[in-house]
Amino acid sequence: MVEYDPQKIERKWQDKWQKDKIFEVRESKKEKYYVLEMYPYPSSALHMGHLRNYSIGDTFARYKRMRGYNVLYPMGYDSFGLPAENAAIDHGANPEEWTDSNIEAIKEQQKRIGLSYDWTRLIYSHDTDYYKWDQWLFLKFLEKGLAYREDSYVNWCSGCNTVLANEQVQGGKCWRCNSEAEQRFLTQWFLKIRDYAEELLDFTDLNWGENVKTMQRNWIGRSEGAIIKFPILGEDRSIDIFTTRPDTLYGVTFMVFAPEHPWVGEWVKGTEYESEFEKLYNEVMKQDRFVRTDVEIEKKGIFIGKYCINPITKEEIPVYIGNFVIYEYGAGAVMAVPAHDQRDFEFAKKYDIPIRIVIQPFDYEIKLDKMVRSYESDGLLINSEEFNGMENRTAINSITEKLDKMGMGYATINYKLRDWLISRQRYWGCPIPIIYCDDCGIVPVPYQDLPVELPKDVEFTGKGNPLETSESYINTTCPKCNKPAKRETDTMDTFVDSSWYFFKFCDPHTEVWPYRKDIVNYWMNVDQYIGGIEHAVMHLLYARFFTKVTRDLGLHKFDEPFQALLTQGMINKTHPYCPQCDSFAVAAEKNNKKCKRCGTEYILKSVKMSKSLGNTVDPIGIMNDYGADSARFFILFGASPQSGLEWSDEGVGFASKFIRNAFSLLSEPPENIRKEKTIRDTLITYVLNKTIKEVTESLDKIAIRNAVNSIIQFTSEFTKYKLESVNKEIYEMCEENLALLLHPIVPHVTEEIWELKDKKGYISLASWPSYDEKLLTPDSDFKWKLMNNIMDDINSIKLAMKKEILEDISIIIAEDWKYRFYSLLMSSIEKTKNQGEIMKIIMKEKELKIHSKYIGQTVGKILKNIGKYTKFTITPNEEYQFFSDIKPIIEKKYGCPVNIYFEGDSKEGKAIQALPGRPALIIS
RNA sequence: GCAAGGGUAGCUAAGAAAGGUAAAAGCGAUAGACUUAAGAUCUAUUCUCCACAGGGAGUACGAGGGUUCAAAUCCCUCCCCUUGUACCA
Repeated sequence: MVEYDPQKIERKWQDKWQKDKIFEVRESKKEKYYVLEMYPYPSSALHMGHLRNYSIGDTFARYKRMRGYNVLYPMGYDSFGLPAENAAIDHGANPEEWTDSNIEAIKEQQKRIGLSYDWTRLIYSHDTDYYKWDQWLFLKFLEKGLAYREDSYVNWCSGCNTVLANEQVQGGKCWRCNSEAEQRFLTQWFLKIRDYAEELLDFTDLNWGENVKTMQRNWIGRSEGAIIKFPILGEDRSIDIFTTRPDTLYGVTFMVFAPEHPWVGEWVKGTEYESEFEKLYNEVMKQDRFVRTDVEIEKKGIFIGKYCINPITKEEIPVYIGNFVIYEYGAGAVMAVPAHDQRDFEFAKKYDIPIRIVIQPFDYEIKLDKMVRSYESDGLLINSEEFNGMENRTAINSITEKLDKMGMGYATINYKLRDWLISRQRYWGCPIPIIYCDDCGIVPVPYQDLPVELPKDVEFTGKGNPLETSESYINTTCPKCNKPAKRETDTMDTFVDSSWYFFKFCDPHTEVWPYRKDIVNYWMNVDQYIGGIEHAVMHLLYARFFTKVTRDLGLHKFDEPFQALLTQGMINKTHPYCPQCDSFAVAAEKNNKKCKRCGTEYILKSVKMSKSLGNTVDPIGIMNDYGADSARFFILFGASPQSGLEWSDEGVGFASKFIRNAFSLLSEPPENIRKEKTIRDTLITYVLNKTIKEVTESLDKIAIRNAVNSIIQFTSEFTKYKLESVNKEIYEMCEENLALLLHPIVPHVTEEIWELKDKKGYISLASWPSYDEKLLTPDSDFKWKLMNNIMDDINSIKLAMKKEILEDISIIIAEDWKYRFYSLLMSSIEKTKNQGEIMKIIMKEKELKIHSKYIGQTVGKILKNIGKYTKFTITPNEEYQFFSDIKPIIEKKYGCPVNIYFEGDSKEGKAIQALPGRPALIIS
């Protein structure tokens, strides 16, 4: 007996794979396949989500490799970002050393999983050879007019004198010093993703889930409407607002600006409205931004003493500010039509602003004094001068055209999507290659001066942007005029790094270009991208945007980066939860029985694994205990890739047990070998072919759990087959194919078996098994089920008899006329489920009429449980032959003689129960 | 709030586009075989109740309605959970 030692085997094969460089790939004539997992942040410890992501990716990559593709399967690290900077602030760590050591740690852990990466292609964002090209791309964006500067709000902590990320604002306060977070304007860099909004809405030919496509469509939020110019009374400028309802223009009775709109501050300064404005402004700035746009929330606003002019009626209309208007969307102001917009209606009622009806429903009339809510549906225009009587849908275009002629508006398309703010006032990111010169203004760093490297002489105090503490960095000379100048201290959003890394993997070590066009054109685009659903919108949208811009720069020929997308679910685990306080126990309290605050007894509730709750399970622990193959098998069988996964330790035990059994099944020789072929060989061959088909089709769809399930079932059948007695040739075929099917899931143990069986080369490089479609006939399927059903029936009777040991089993095959009746019944059921009609059809046959009583009863029985009866049948003689063939199997299993009769030859009363595919049984 | 996804037996989980078997598979549990024992393995059972012949009745796929001969599956309402929400990645 060969011992299964996962640790030894896994180390051995990982070393061999590396030594023989079997996963390193080059461009070739073979068809390529690019499998990619989302660029991971290199946190020091591997977690279950990683294990799952990589196990899915590696299984799929290995499968595609066995299918004969030239598979590109690389790994790299999204290594810029806040955590390194926080480590520097909190424990004085050097961000670069800290990040490098994290990468080393996670790389070692990844290697233990047995992932078939081409490690020579490793890249990481904080490598100057990588971020140099971030900067290069930024300059290209700038040249194309796709990068610009504009003022925008940030969360600001005056205590730390620094910008706060949203996650650093907790309950409206700074997470570090607990000061109140404020909103502050800064001039920052943006990328014009809106220029590509229309193209980003096109998902033609992409093999993505509808859910992700819908989320992106909603995020982009295209809406057709018009820009309407409302001149500001007493000023030269006008506010250009966007509306989808120009048909209601005659009903505009006021304007509402977002309180944070910069003009508002100017207008109220030094007026009687200033103090009231300040009050509302501060209140709104603290209000949760989700709450602000809630339709249920109380509308608050004030008049600010300013007027606009309705461009079409020339009326002066008052300007208000309101909490429900958001600066980021549209112009940061809306035209208010209280009669036809519920939000405006409530606002108008509250502040006693006039309401003017401009649309009347087709079939009834609304009256101003009886209105309790706005009328938002369609109708005919009134109070709208020459447009009176027009249907409002038509009026949308007509009014817009009129505005256009007047030069006061035009039809346009608006997007909810905002341009991408890439400026970060942080150290640990890619520097934006810009120099500010007093004389020359904003000057891009010349291409030959790239990369602009992050300086080392910085201080991490938690106050301000650390880059500003580096004199050597800030002070430079202007590339144009050579006078002293200052560097931009903003760095780029890390989403920039992850927006083009998939190109770099194709050609990681080139120095002249970010990547060479012909090489990228061979490998791209990514055939299968795998990652968490949490990236459905931002990362995936930014990467698509970059792909389109770099295409327009002539860097490659692709419109889309990711041809197919798999979004995996999250991993949850039960954790103590207090229903009273509606909160989970924190890590320190997780062993308590009762809630610390209210004394309520904890119940267990499922929640996603997180460090803060301490309900994480370390995959390294599992790999130490059971081996990487078990860990992979467990995580892949636990749930389908897309669905969430509930953690349970028991599954791990099963995974390990299964692999041990599979190992001995495949490594130990069978005891009973026979020369001749029997029905058993035919049946196991059928099941094997069926399994190969199922596993192949499942893996094509990355339905890995289904594939594993089929393999488990085949393994169980194969084990039984081996215990009975085997034909050598059939046995070896099953053995080899099972190893091949298992390989993508559990690569190490299958390599070991491959070697034990003296097979040539690596199983990792072997070909995927094929199946013979000709063997998968309804006839084989019927016989396979017939065998299993007869066993089930014998078991049921045995149980009802309460008999432990059986003495004799008789199998009685139905008479010929029953086959005629049965096939007639099955074809009639296709047409009708009505028993009377079915009986009429059957009773037309003279031969059957004499059995009318029996047929009546049987039809009733079968109709009750349609699904229980097979449509396919074989002839009585074939059935007789089949049972004669499997007779030894039944005799062996139940330890008693088995006899087979035709119904006509049997004197038993129960023989009448026999039906096609369901023989009568007499057991004693 | 908005957007997307989900809720199936003690547990994990398939089934849902094409409505038709109390609903695959695995775990766990129970009983038996093997074993000195444990473990491993094998066999059977596992929604409830009844039945000493493969059966019958009831209840059931988050809750409540509806469509249909027939609903986990189609439609409506509600509840709960997860993810994202633009400076975490």
